[in-house]
Amino acid sequence: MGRLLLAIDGNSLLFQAYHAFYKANLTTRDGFPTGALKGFFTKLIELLKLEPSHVLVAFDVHQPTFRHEKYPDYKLGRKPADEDLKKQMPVVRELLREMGVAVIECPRYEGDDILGTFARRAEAQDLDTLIATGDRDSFQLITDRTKIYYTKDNSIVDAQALFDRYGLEPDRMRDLKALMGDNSDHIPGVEGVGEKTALKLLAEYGDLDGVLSHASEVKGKLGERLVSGAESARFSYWLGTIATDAPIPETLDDCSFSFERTGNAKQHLYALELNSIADKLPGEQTAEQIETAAPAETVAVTDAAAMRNALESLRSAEAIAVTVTPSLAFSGSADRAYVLTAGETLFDACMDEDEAYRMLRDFLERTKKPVLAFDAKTFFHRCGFDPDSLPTLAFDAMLSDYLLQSNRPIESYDALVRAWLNVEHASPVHLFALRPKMDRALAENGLTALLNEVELPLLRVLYGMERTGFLTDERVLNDLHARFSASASGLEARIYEAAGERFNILSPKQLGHILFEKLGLPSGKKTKTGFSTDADTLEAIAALHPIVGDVLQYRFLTKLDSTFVEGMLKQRDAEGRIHTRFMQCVAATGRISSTEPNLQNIPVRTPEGREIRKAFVPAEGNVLIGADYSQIELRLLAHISGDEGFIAAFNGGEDIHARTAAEVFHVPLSSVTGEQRSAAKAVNFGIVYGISDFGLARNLGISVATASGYIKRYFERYPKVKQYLTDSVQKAKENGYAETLFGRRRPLPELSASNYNVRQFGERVAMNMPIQGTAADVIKMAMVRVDRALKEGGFRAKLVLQVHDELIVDTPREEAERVMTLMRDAMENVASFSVRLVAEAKCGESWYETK
DNA sequence: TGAGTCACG
DNA sequence: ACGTACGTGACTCAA
Repeated sequence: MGRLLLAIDGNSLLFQAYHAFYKANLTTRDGFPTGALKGFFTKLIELLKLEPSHVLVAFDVHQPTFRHEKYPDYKLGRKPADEDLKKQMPVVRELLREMGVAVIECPRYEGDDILGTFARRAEAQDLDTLIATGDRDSFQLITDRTKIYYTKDNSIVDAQALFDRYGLEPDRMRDLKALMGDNSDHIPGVEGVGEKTALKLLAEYGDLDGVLSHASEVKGKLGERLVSGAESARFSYWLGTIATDAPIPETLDDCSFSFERTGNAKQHLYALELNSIADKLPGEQTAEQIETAAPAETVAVTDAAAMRNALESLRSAEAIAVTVTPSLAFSGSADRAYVLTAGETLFDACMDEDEAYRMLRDFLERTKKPVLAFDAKTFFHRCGFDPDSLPTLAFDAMLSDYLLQSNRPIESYDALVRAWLNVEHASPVHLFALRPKMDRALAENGLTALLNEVELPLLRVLYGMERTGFLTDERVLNDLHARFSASASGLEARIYEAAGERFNILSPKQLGHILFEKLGLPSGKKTKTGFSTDADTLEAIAALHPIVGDVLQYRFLTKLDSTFVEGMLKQRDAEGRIHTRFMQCVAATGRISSTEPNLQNIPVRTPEGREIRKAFVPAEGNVLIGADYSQIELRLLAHISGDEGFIAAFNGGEDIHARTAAEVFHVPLSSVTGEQRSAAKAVNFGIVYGISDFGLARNLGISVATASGYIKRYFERYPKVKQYLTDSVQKAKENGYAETLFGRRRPLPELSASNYNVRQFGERVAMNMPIQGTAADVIKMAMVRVDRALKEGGFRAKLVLQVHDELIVDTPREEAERVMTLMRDAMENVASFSVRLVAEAKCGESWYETK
């Protein structure tokens, strides 16, 4: 096979790649967009499999819009490239240069012209050319030595394929376009002539000149158009002609290519988190990769004896690194890792996984060696540690990474090792390299205290809570199930009756059909897929037909039953305890979340839902204590903003929503109505969420103008709150992240987005995150303090749940009073602000009673 | 798997 | 001119 020039239309391919990955919204973890890069280089590497001897990527130079006295709009209609795409453009060029691919740009010439010119030069030097483009204009460049790789449908177009498609020689493609024009390129063509007509004319008269010189013979309207459009057609022909002799200084030799050289871009691609592409490039590992690469030795642990030997050899280790992703691996030094190979072998003696974990646990308990881990909490669970004899946790890569990148949780240990060390095969030994590196990064970003004083101690507390679980009463759950499902069946029958047919009430599609088409009820907003049937929409039309109320009630009851009653019954262990998992590295604001099951969204707002809390009970002889912060987010807003009026309202011990109502509506506190208070409450919430008049109006069901007035008066009364909101956005824009009082950060790439809505969202988050996040910091610290105080005080009380501003403790009845006081004190004094923190504690025989 | 809905703070 | 409250997780339907 002869030598081959691969000539790529950079703009075309990049633009196509950008749109192909637009919806996926790919970015690096710190928010740099990479969708276009991914698409571009994936395709490039695919094309490099053809083993070209020469490669070039042609780009258009950004230039002033071409203007013609008579056709001034040429190119004006093109949309400006998206902000995200623009950011990626210089990176594409850098990466290509690193890969040893010639990047060619030429002022006053388009990418097409470069491709055409090099195709001809290649022919002159006896090379074949493959032009990769999504632009059909390039078809005119086809010869017996030049083919087009058409990226829109991944086909290779040669003269034969072109003829099959259009019945035209490559050279006639310009004639075709001159007649039919091209909207996307703003080539006018002849008005009223489309592809079909143009092809017919060319078939009859050969080429453009032929068509135009016979224009007078063409009958009817078409003939007139050809005559009057002749000048336009000739101009279009000129516009559509690709140069093949552009004065480009680079030579074909400059485009010579060797795949071996592409490895220079490997590092850069990993840094951009485009791992799948980087993996495909050849090349040596970098110095850093070698330094932290997989150990010289990986010892397989296949049976209990080998496990004993492994542990024996760790006796002198200073710390033990462990990973459980997915199977157990551990290491005591950077030169050797032990990996458990468990399970598969049928006849050979093989290591029982649980046994290995038990042996490792006993070893750690005995030797007191500190642990380095990724996701230590899961590791502790696998080992089955007693919460009171957990090993020292020296380092948890997952937690450190969370603090450094809290806008996107790391998906795996592999991904973390790749991101931090550029190493492909994760091993526990990497934890020894990660620790100093991540510790340094934490220190540089002022996050060390948050890690050591909050997250690491909290991990141990959460482990204890997960292990303890929350005891539930099966009878209560069974009873509720019976009641909810009976009521739901009754409603179901009535709904079918009213609808005149049976259908799936829980299907928004079917329900929409029944309500809005069959029964003709007025439909409100629309969703992507059809009618909206959410509670707001249905409540608005409930008075018009009894079926609507029944549907709402049906949904409500089935939700309670399936999610909460049946959901909890499924999760109970043999003793009736529910062990939720607290996710410490998920929420972007710093909150913890709860899964399998989620115990942070057990109903409370409705009487029927609240009944479910009767199923959550203390251990035998114990009571439950619920202690919650009062208005913690608003108090923190008062502190952070420093607004004197707002601070005074709290320090006066007033009902903050009533006080706000009095201020906003200019009435004495004593005469604030219930309605005024709820409006003020909604405004307070709105402030915390990053207010908009529209959002407030929708929430309160009032006009935007009224809502806007509320906000205006609110800001007049609390001017520093307004100042805070402005400042926090400003600061986040400067820093690129929002942060809490304790330095926890959330990167906000949204603030520099080109999309208005995305940017607005970023601004709301910039206002909300410091408040929600500081509250999260505070309660996390409170949990550590409460747990410590309970242990130090010798109490048998145990934390069982956290619900963002509330802590639940299961405690012997005789300790209850003292524990309540202890919790309140610990929570209120965990940190000191210009507004006092207030916590209230209540005890009862079930969670239901602690409110 | 994504969309819609709804439970909590 | 344009669409909007912040943060989560679970269940169901419909492709």
